[in-house]
This record gives sequence, C-alpha cells and structure tokens, in this order.
Amino acid sequence: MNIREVARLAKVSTATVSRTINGSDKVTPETKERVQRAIEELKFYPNTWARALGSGRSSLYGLIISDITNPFFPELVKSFEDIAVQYGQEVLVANTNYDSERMELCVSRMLQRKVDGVAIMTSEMDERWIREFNTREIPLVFLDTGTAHDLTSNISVDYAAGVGAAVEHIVGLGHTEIAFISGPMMLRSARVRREAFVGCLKSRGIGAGLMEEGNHQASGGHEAMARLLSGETRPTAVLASNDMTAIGALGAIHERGLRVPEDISIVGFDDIQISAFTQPALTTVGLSRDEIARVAFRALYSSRQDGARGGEYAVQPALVVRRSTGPAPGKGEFSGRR
Amino acid sequence: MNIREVARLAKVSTATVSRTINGSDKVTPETKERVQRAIEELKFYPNTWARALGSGRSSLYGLIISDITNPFFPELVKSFEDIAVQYGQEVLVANTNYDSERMELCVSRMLQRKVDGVAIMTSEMDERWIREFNTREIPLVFLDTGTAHDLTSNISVDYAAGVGAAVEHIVGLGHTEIAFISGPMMLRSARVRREAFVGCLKSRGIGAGLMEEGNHQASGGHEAMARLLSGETRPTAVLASNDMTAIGALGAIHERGLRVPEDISIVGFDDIQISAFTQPALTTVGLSRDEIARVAFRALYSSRQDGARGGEYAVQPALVVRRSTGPAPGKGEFSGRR
DNA sequence: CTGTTAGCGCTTTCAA
DNA sequence: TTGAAAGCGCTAACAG
Repeated sequence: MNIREVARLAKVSTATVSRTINGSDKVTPETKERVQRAIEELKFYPNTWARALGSGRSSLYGLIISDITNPFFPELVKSFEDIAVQYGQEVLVANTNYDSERMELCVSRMLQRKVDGVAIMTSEMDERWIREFNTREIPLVFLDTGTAHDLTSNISVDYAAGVGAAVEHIVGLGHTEIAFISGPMMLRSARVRREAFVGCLKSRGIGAGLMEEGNHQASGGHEAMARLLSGETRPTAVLASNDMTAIGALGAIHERGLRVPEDISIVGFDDIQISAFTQPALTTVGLSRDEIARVAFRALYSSRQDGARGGEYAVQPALVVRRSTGPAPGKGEFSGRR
Repeated sequence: MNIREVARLAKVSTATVSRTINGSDKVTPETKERVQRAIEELKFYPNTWARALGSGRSSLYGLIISDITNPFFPELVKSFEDIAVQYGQEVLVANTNYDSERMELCVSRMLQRKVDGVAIMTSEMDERWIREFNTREIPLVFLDTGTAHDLTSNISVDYAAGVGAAVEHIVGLGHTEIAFISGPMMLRSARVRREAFVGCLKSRGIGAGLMEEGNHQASGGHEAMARLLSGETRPTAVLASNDMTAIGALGAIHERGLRVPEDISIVGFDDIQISAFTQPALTTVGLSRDEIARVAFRALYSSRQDGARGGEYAVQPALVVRRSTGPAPGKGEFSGRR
C-alpha cells in the first residue's frame, strides 16, 4: 500500500496525493476531498522515511540524556515531546547511561537518522562528537555546557543563584555547620553544583563546609549521610546535589534515630515530583524541566526553520521551601510542623 | 555525502560498500578494509531511512507506554532498549498520556515509521488500532491484555499470586481490617489489580475490605488514605495498587501522627527503585520490568525473524518484605525496627 | 567476489 | 490546478 494506490483510487496523480498530505494550498477543495476519502478508505499512512528521503527534512529532533531512570529526565523527556508534538515534529530519545560507548551509539543513531537538531542534556559529551554535528550543520543545544555560536545554543542554569537561595535560607535559620553531598565528581554537572556551593559559602564568609561524594542516587545519598553522621562534627544542615541524594540522606538520618528537621535540615536540588511526598516533604531548589525543554526545543527549531543563530539562554532555579528545613538545634523555638 | 562518495573513494561499486556495511561475507578482506577506511575517512553514516526503504526492514520496534513520568515505565523503557541494542535493533518510545487522542498519534507514528513490531504496555488500547497492526502483519505483544494468536503475544502477570502473597503476609501478621487503595477505575490495569485483591480476600473467607480509589500517583494515595483515616473503621493494613499510591498514603498517615508499621501496615505494588528508600522502606509486590521487557522484545523479535506464532507468557510477581509491614496493633509484641 | 541496475515510497521541479 | 518524471540514498537480484 502506497501513495500510488491512493492516487489510483482517487483518480489523480501521486503528486496531487503528496500535495494533499502536505497541506499544499494548490489543490482544489474537491480534489483534496477525494484524496482524503481515498486515504481514509485505504487507511493509508505515508511512509515517514520515504518522505524524509524525498524532502531532505526529517522533522525529527534528538534528545540525548544520561539516564532515563533518574527521575529528572523523564519529566524533561515528556516536556520536550509535548512541545515537539505541538510543532508537528517528532523526538528521538537516546540514553548514554553515563557510558562513553553508549554515547557514541547515541550520536551515530542521531547521525544515521538525520535528525534536524539535537538537544544534549547530558554534560559528558565528547568534543569530537560535537564536531560531527557541526560539520553536518545540525543545530545543537546544550544544557549548561559549551557556548553559543553558529548553530549551537546553550541553556545555562544559574546554579549560584539556586544554591545561594538555599544557603541563605539555611543560614537564616541559624545553621552554621552546613555540609554538602555532591554527585559523582567525574560528572561535570555534579562538579558545577559543588563549585556553586563552595563559592557561595566563601562569598558569605562561611568556612568551607563538610563535603561528601554521592552518586546522584538514593543509595549514594544514604551512604554519604551515614559517613557524615559518624564524623567528628555533625552538620546541622545538609545540601544535596539532587533530590535523590537528599532522599537517601533522609533515610540514613532516620535510621540513626534523628529527626528532620529538628536535628538536621535537608535541602535537595531539582524538585522532582516525589519530593513533595517524602517524609518530611523536601525543601529543594527547583529547576523547571518544562522551561528547559521549551527553551531547548525552540532554540533548535528556530535554528532550523528561520536559520537563527545559536543563542545563550538562562534558566533560574527557585527555592521551594517545604518541611525538611527548620531552625538549627538550640536556635530559637522550633516552629515547623511535623 | 553518501554511499556513492564512499564507493568512489574506495574505488569499488556502491553494492560493495553496501555489502561491507551490512557485514556480508562475500567481500574480500582487502576490499572490506579499503571500504572501511573510506568510511572512516569520510565519517560516513549510512542513512537509516534509505536503508529501510531499500530493504523493507526497519529494525525499529515500538514501545507504547502510558506515562513516562510514572516511575514504573522508565525502568521498563531502559530494559527494553538495552535488550534491543543487544540485538542490533532500535526502539521508538511513545507516550499515550492516558489520552485517547495521543494514543491515536502513537499508533500512527508506529505505522508511519513502519516499525517491525510493537510492545503495547498500556492497557487502554482501542480495538480498532489493534486491527490496523493486524492487517499490516505487524507483530504485537501486550502486557496483560488480549490473547495470543497469529502475530500477537501476551504477557500475563499473575496478579492473583502477587496480591495473594501480600494478603497472606498481612494476615499472617494478625491483620483483619485490610483496605485497598486502587488506581483509577477507568484503567483496565487498575481494575485487574483490584479484582485480584477482592478475589483473594473472598477465597480466604475474609469479608470484602475497605476500598478507596486513587490515581496511581502519590497525590491520589495521599487523599485516599486521608479518607480511610477519617472513616468509621480504621484499617490496620492497607494494600496499594502501586508504589506511588503507597508513598502518598505513607505521607497521610504520618501527618495524622500515626506510625508505620506500628499503627498501620502498608504494602505497595511494583517495587520501583525509590521504594527501598521511603520512610520506612516499603514492603511491596515486585514486578520485574527487566523480565517483562525481555520477554516482550523476544516475542516480537522472534515473530519477525523466525515467523514464530504469538505466544502466551507468564510473569510472576514476588513479595519484597521491607519495613512498612508489622504485626497488627495488639497482636503480639512488635518486633520491627523503626 | 564485484559491478550494474532496477526499484523502495515519496517529494518536487517543470510543463501543461 | 494537475501530471510526468527525475531524483533522494540505499539494497538486492542478476550478471559477469
């Protein structure tokens, strides 16, 4: 079943069928009507590849993420797809699994499928792959990596502001012993968050806090928190590099028989959906996946459609205060609700 | 840049390049070597669509899910992709968002991209769409819906056994007032789980328990639990239709100042990753996404490759006992660890 | 073992 | 407004 059969049934040429499918305005309403009916009757679905081959446009946008299993990403994927659908485009999602071999696979999938643009939402992207996209003039958008030029856009997250708001909130509650549980230091994104924390403390004249390394998952947060609790100086507040880490930390604290936030305050990062339902609900620095996805898609789409140059975009995180933060022990009456 | 340029550089015909790419054994090692070098040098990536068009095989398998944001699915997606990659195939993921309009979009994407098979992991699939796949002889595999025939396979989850194990565990702990928080009753998958619960109670001679309807998300579990707590008879144990629901319920219980499992025991369903890190860690009926994905992919792949008929497969859930279940209040010493 | 060539299903000039 | 026909990049039958 193909366009020719439709053409035959509608008694027109294949060109006319093609025009109808593509919504050309150079087709008489009557003809269009006839063709539509033939399409309906045959339940014809135009072959996407053949369309792409013929036209040179794939209407496909790539989205490269690290790990679909990390709750931050599914929400991003969903938002990206929703907006792509609005623009009549499609999305090809690929996972790197934080693995450079898989990363190569992701890149070649994108190249082989001739995507019209790629959103690289993982921080670990080898320079040489980027070059492959550049030489083929495929628009790119990064999350907080690389800089805008030609067909490359960049979305930068103001981590300093986000972490700053968190630290301010914590300091305002009287905390002085503030610890940080980072993500895996081999990940650029994790290092950036950690540096924002260190810088923030320094600029406020607070001595460098306790540091532990996690893995951006609950397990790592749990272990890191356990180490923190058995250390010499126990922190009264802990910032985590992401919410999963904070959730793991929460568990370790409870296991020790300590309470959050009465004994220790916790702040996460990302504001994934589940954070509103942890015990207690997590105070966290929210990063809008919706906004990131929208900005990313539009950057790619406008590069492609209007030949726009790459741009530099900024996204502001926002502190979401819930129940996991409270006054430092001994500092004023505790007013939180358990 | 295309196969012809590679052919020219390697001084062979396009057919030879094609053969090299496809790993044909009818090419002299030397020739193959020359072609490989040319490909490297030109950084040539064969156009997937053209390949599919020429060969009639897409090497693409569709995976239709309800909602990427529901933690059950990302793990399924990951497993499915991993196994597809092992077989050198690719995956096209589509979300229905529980919306019938989006569902139609998903189906037409699959049809337009000429996928080699589709795993339908959402329970709400309109009969008429299924027919579209059937008439085009596209292998299908369902999760717990439909029956095996021709090119259609089905994976059935033994909900009765899973729920049975949970009920047995709970009853063994002395509970008699057992409630169930279901998913949205408009979803078949939710109804199936609920029926398994009702049937299980009945077969054990226990009267029909309390029932509340949730939405398979934390918010619904929270609200349903709140209703349960303000009802006349307070249950001492609650089974939830999925883990997110259970997590929401946990929050509602804590807000009332009650403890889990001392005052109320909770059992979830699915065993999503985060369930090991809730407070307390959730006892739940685990469903292996890995197994489901593997079985589903293989069913599709063998239908396609070996022309195998559709099969009926079974997956057994397994109870994972953690900390959210304990003896019914008043029944024996409480021995759980908080 | 290698090359020639006719498609695959659609788009898109160019004419009519 | 419509049709004829030449590709798009690759595969596969057929020759050699």
